[in-house]
Amino acid sequence: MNKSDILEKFGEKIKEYRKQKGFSQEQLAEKANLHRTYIGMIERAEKNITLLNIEKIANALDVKITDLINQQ
Amino acid sequence: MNKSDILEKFGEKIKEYRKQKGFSQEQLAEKANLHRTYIGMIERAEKNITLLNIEKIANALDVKITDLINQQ
DNA sequence: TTATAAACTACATACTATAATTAGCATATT
DNA sequence: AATATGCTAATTATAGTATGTAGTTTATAA
Repeated sequence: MNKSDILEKFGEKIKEYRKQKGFSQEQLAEKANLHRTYIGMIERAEKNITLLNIEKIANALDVKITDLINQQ
Repeated sequence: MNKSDILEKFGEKIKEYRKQKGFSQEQLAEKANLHRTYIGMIERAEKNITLLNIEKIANALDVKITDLINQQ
């Protein structure tokens, strides 16, 4: 995976909201029912996340999916 | 893959915008640099699409990603 | 201050599940 | 007829899971 702009922005948003809520990667992973290291990979834009997992993370962070995707 | 709500809504949106622009699945596939049958699978919610392909399709349809994801 | 322990994160694998690509044929629509 | 879509199935690429280790940060004790 070579990092793309959209994945990097997405990762930054996850990290931003996660910190804002005071969660560790591990805590977020548990809430989203995903693995700890996977959350790290997403934040570092190392994985091309699928829509179902985007939904899981958005729910865990209690934000809308559209909040995680910045455009224009 | 058992179909989920979010994937079904996403597929419907793709189809809706595609028709609105007067594209066939094949034409959209070509614009997005994806395969014809894959577009069909997405519209039928048979695949859990990744963020990079969501971006490709949004660009091909000339809409924002957030236009393809309806929430509340 | 210094050191040291604890929690957190980065990163390197390796493995498993499944997304993505493709071809072929059937059915539908015009 | 021609064009478009549905659907099966098989293969390849990669997303997702997991373990272990090293480095970082943060709090607390000395």
